[in-house]
Amino acid sequence: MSSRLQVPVFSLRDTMECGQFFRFTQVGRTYVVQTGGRIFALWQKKDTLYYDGVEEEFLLRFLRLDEDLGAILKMIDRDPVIHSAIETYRGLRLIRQDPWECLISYLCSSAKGIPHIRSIIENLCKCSGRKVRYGNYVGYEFPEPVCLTSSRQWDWVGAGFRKSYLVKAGQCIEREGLINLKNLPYREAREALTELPGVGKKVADCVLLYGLDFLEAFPIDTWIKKGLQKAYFRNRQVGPKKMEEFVSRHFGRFAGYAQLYLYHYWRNQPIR
DNA sequence: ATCCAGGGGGATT
DNA sequence: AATCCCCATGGA
Repeated sequence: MSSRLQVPVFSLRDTMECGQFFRFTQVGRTYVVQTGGRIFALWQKKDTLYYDGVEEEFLLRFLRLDEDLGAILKMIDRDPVIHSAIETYRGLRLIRQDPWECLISYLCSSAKGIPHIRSIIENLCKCSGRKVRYGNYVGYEFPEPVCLTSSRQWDWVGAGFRKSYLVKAGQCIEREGLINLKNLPYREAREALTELPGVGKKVADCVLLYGLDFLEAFPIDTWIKKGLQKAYFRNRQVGPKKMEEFVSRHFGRFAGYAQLYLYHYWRNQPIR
């Protein structure tokens, strides 16, 4: 029934639960994962990843198992703080998300906790009206852009003031245009994304890092900001510009991985 | 640069 | 049950 894969530097648990990705449900030791119109199951024992309902080819890309994480971690391991985060969570990987799904997810994320983000996204998926099943578990496909523009009842979605962002994104964006941002330099792709209402630097960087393969993107939210201040700036106030310059210079072209590790690390052992 | 509305769930009391 | 807290964005 299920297939298996050897995964040397990989932690399914940390990869799922670090807050980068929202569409999964934990059922015992199994994660039922949804993305786009897919629904499949993953579980891990030691260095073996078991999967069901998905092709290996997709999974390798989705979980970035085609990437030499060990080599990347060596490159970002620049100081005792990041070193400790890497030691604690080695195997945490970026998930390569669908760009459109990623944009909508992070538009929903502004000033929200993870449970509510998940609930908004699930409600949006119900708008697509297309059911998917894995065993007893029933979900819905992620809606296409045009699906969000039509006049519908938005109240029950619970998106609040993000509603207008979502409608606008549905009107402006086609998958093609979003994917083409990959061909631009990081700065330009970021400029283009922040043209959209509701997309500031933080949300743009999330879309660039999680959806568009810009591994130098380093999303700075309040957790990261507090942590960076404490760890690298002796608790001094420091402007967003200086902070961006620092992480870019300090961590280099794989800064996004550093952000992933630091975020997970600081969220799980609060900054004093 | 700085301040703050705005929205709804979670934590706290 | 009531109140406080949280927070990315955007506009003043």
